[in-house]
Parts: sequence; structure tokens; C-alpha cells
Amino acid sequence: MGKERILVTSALPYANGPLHIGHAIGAYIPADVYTRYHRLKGNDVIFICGTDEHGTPIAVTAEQEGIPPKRVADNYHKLIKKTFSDIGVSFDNFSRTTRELHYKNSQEFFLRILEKGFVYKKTVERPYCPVCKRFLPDRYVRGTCPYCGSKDERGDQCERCGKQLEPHELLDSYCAICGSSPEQKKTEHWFFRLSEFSERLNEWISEQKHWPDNARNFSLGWISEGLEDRAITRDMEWGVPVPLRNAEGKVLYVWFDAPIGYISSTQEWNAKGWRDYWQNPDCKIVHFIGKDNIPFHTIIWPAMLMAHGDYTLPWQISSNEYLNLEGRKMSTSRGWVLWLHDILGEFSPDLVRYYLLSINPANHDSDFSLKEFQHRVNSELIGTLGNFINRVLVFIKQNRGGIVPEPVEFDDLDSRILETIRGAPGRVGREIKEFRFQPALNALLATAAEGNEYFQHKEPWKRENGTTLYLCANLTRTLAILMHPFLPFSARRVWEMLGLNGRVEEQEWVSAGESPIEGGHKIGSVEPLYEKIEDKKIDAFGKKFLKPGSESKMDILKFEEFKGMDLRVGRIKRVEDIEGADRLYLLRVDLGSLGERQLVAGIKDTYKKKELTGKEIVVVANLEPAIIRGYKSEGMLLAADLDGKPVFLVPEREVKEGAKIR
RNA sequence: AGCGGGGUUGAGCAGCCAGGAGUGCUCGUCGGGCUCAUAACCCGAAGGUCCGAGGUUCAAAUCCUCGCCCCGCUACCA
Repeated sequence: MGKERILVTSALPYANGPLHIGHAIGAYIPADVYTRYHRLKGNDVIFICGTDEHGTPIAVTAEQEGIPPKRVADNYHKLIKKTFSDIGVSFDNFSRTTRELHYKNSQEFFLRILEKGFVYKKTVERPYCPVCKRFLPDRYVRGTCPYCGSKDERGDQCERCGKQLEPHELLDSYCAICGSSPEQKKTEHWFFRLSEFSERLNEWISEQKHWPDNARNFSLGWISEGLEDRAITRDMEWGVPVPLRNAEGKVLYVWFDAPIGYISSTQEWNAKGWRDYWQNPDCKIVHFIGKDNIPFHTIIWPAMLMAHGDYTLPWQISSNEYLNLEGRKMSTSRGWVLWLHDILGEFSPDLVRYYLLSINPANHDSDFSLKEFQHRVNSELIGTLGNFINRVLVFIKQNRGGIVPEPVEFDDLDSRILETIRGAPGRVGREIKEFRFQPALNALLATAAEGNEYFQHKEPWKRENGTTLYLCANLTRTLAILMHPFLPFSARRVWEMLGLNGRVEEQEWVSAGESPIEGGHKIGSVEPLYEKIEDKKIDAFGKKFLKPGSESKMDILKFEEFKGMDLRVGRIKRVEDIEGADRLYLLRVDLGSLGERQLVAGIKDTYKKKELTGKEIVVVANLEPAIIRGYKSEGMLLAADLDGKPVFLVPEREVKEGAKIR
């Protein structure tokens, strides 16, 4: 079998914050396992990444802190790079999208597809700040979300309701920098003809039978809903300048330049050899991403590559689902997050890699729990794997003076464990090759468990003829090689403790099935691979780094603003369905002196019509009206939240309709 | 409502793509062994309508069809 050529990428982390445990298992640790495996297999594999440093969040952070955007990116690039190195993610190159080479690449890419007619210019209206004298892309505009009414939201997405927004949709919008209200102004932008690629993409994706279901189905669904042309440029200073004469003040949109960063980083790694990967149909290009990135890597990016014409399309997309933290969704803005550098500060990287891989959210969201982390590490990694290695090496040290004995005869148990050794690289490798990292890890642990079983049944502490220790020493070597993709730091130490030549990462994967350690071999010095995680340590860690957060960040409401709210008691007179809406009722509410009002309320899944009619409820009477599902809603009724279901607030005894609440 | 993902022993998960006796892992319960090893390891027991109903098959947790329930995202909680 010839050598395979493989290009592995992990999603470029955004240089606007540190990495958390979800990032790590989403796109980086699995990619690292995959890459390390293929290196041992002797395949021609490279692992490419870098920080994504353009885009408005970085620019806004920079302006708010009064420093240049490059400085923000510098800081996070440094932190992120160190974190990756600490957890053993072994990129062949880790670049940044602010490098000269990348600017040149992105501009050339743009010009090429412009030349080929896949980019066109169009005049559009965009919000413009008359004071700052500039256009305001997404996060430069803030205002009230038109969907949920949350104040002070950004122009790209509402934090409260999660709705994707366009800057012009915000109500009462204002400039995020100076606070003045923007006006609409005409400007020219370049658009990518994504719509033209629907058919080709559909055909191409349909053929990718080896993709995971989530990626394939989701992408095909996206295409069938219709692809729209996308703006490639914006009016901003921070970004890759549009390389055309009459385009001052315009930069490439960050979604456009970011994936080109994969190519730039590869060129930076090898200025000559990069084409062997990117422009070679025999090279398998594998993108590791989180699920939020799926349409981007299955549709937009391939369309860009199709438009360019010289590049090989991705071969595989490995997309993970999300990781929850102690049963709750992580949220950086609410402070419910576990940063990678925090956990690496207290626990050795292989423990973290082990646990994250053991709960790898490949098929569905999974949950990170500190207690479970402690348990699994203690019982599986240490109790099974670490203990086998330790008891074998310590035994050889103490009873054989550190010398592996000569094997004598082989009984059934011996032959069986020899078979375990022979078959192990295949069992583990097969799973990694298929991107099934959790089963791969299980196969590794199962091999160690077989070792424990064998050792136990042979009872070498009672009598042993050499064969048992000979085989166990070789099985330990097998484990060292098989551990390397998952637990690179421990694998290296096991290799050293065995006193073997060379380095574990230089071994051939298939050689893990052999038994080259011979009688007479002297092992190195031995010490336990890991230390158990004590209750005290895990509790202290939780106290220090897991803060429930959320409530503490609540904004203070001015008394004046509170007084401006007109709360009233109303009586529900009539309840109607709204066609096509399963959660909404159309209510007529009697507010006494204020007359009757029409409200739209999302309570259908909790309350029946009968229970509602005649009921007294509390209403915000002077709220700005909104149109929901085609009906005007003139107010909002108050309810407490019970696990996501509304529970009405009602007066403690009967009061008059329209009674004021103070 | 659309899309996606789930429903497997007391709890939490693998197993399903590639059908082969309900197989496995962690925790918990009960009993035994061992003392090389980090209170570790090994053996055994109890505990299951593998969500339900059909179908394909010699054989279904696994493949197909229909249905029920849960979760996520989106649409529609002003």
C-alpha cells in the first residue's frame, strides 16, 4: 500500500478570546489524534491551523480598549498558541491571518474569482455614522432587538434570543463607538455568486457518502432552501484591503479571508511544497470543525474553491456537536465556561485529553462534569492503563533487577496475550481512521484491561518462568505506541521507562503489533505515570473556576426608567388561535379605563383556552406595539419562568380591571 | 411546524454505519479471590419489554416503514 497524502486542518480560532474545553474537543484534539496516528502510519500528513484575526469583534474590542486591533490579536494569538502547545496539539504550522503572505493570497483569490465572473459589484444601503464619519458593520451598531426587545444588542446577533440580525433591523440603533444614531447611506460592495453553485454543490455533496450524517443532511437541506449571493466586502479599516483602485476603505469580509488562511498557513509552512496538498487531487483534505461551522465548510468554502478552479475540494468534514458544562450550555458572556488554560494549570494535559476524548461529542451533545472527570481519570486512565504499566515495570524492577527475562514456553494464556499484542494496532487504528475517536480510545483501554487480566491470572508474584514478564514488557511497549495519538506526554514517558531507543513518535504504528523487546533488555527508571485526582483537589478547582455567574452581571435599572413602566391588571376576555402558530394565542384583554387591548402571547403549549378566559393577569400596558405573526400586540403579559414554561403572575385577590401596579 | 440528534439494567454512557445468544464501560448493590501494583487488580452475582407496532432475514438493539416521548437549532414566547 502506498503512502497516503493527507492535509488536516482545524477551524481557525478567533483571536478575540481564550479557548475553552468545548473548542478543544470540538475541532482540535480529535484532529491531533488523527494526525499523530497518520504520522505513525508513515503517511504524508500535515496539520495546519492559525488564528483568525480580522472581523468586527476584534476591531470593536480594540476601540473600546483604545488599542490597535493588531494588539488585541497579538495577545490572544500568543495565549492560544501557548494553550495548544500545553495540551499537545501538534500543528505543523500555526499561522495568523494578519501576515503579509495571507493578505497577498486573499487578494489574489479575490481577483481570480472576480476575473472569472463569480464576483459582481452592487450598490446597497448600509448604516453610516455621521459623527464617526464611517459605515457601521454588524457589531459597530447596537440597539434594541426587533424580535425579543432586548436592549443594547449588537448588529449581527441578539445575545438574548439568538436571532441572526442585519444591522439595519435594530430598533433605536446607535453607533457602538460614539453613540449617535446612524443614517442609511449608499455604498458599493462586491458580492459572490454563491447562488450559481447550487447544482454543483448539491451533486458534489450527494456523492460524499463517507461524510457524517449531520454534515451531509444539514448541508443538503441548506442548499434546498436556496443559496443567496453573499457580500464579500465591507466598509472598514480592519481587514484585508480590497485590491482594486476605487475601493478605498473597503476590506474583504472576514468569512472570505479566513478559510484562505488554511492555504496561507500551508504556504508559510512550505513555500514550494504546498501545492502537493492543495492542488493535488490525490491529497485528502480533512477539515475538523464544530457543528456551527458546517455550512461554511461544506457549502461556502467549497463554492469558493470551485470558483477559483485550481484547488482540490475537501475530502472529509469531521464536525462535532457541542459540549455542555455540568449539564448547562456554556456561555462566555454569562461566565459559564471552563477555560482550557485554567484546567491545564491544575491538571496534566493527558488527563484532560483523556476525559475529553472519552466524552467526545461526536454524535450528540455531551456533558463535561468535574466529578466525572475525576472518576474516569482515576478508574480508567489510572486504574486500568496506568496501573498495568506501573505494576509490570515495578515488578520487573523489583524481582528481576530491571532486566526483562527470557521467555520460556508459551501456554494458552501466553498465546492469547500474544494475539492481543498482534491485533491491537489494527483494532485501535481502524477506529481512528474512521474518525471514531471514542471507540478508538476504548480499544486502547480494552488492551490494557486484557493486560491486567493476564497478569492477574498468571500470578507472577507466586511463580513465573520469564514468559509472563517478557510478554508484559512487550505489551507495555505496544501500549506506549498506541497511546501516542491520544496521550502523547504519557506515551513518551512509558517509552523512556521501558528504556527503549529512539522516541515513541518515531515508531511505526504496525510495529506496535510486534514483540521486539528481548530477554536481557534493561528497562529505565520507573515512577508512576499519573497521580490520582483527590476529592479535595477537584472540589477546590470547581470552586475556583466554575462560577455560576449570570445573575451577577445584571444591569442596574434606573428608578426613572422603572417608573416609566406602566403595569396594569387586566382580565382576559377572549382567546383565539393564530393560524399556523403552535405556541401563540391572540388575547383580548380588558384593561378597565385603558379599554381593551389585543395581545399576542406565547403560552399555548402551557395554558388551555378554557383556563385563560376570565383570568386576571398582569400586563405591561405602555410597551411599544409589535407585529407578531401578522398580528399587532399592544403590550406584554408577565409570567415567571418555570423550566422554560410561563407561569402567570396574578393578583392575590380580585381587583378591578386596569388597576395600576406600583 | 421545519431541520438535526436521542430513547439500551438503579444512574451515566458505548454498541447500531458493516445484523450473529442483551455484548461492553464507569458508578452503585451483593459475594468471592489476590497481595506485584497508586485502597489497586481479578472472578462472580443480582438487575433489561434494547420506546412501541409492523416488516425484511435462518438471525434485528443494529436494516426498512409507521407511531409515541425527550433534547437542540430555527420559525412564533413584546
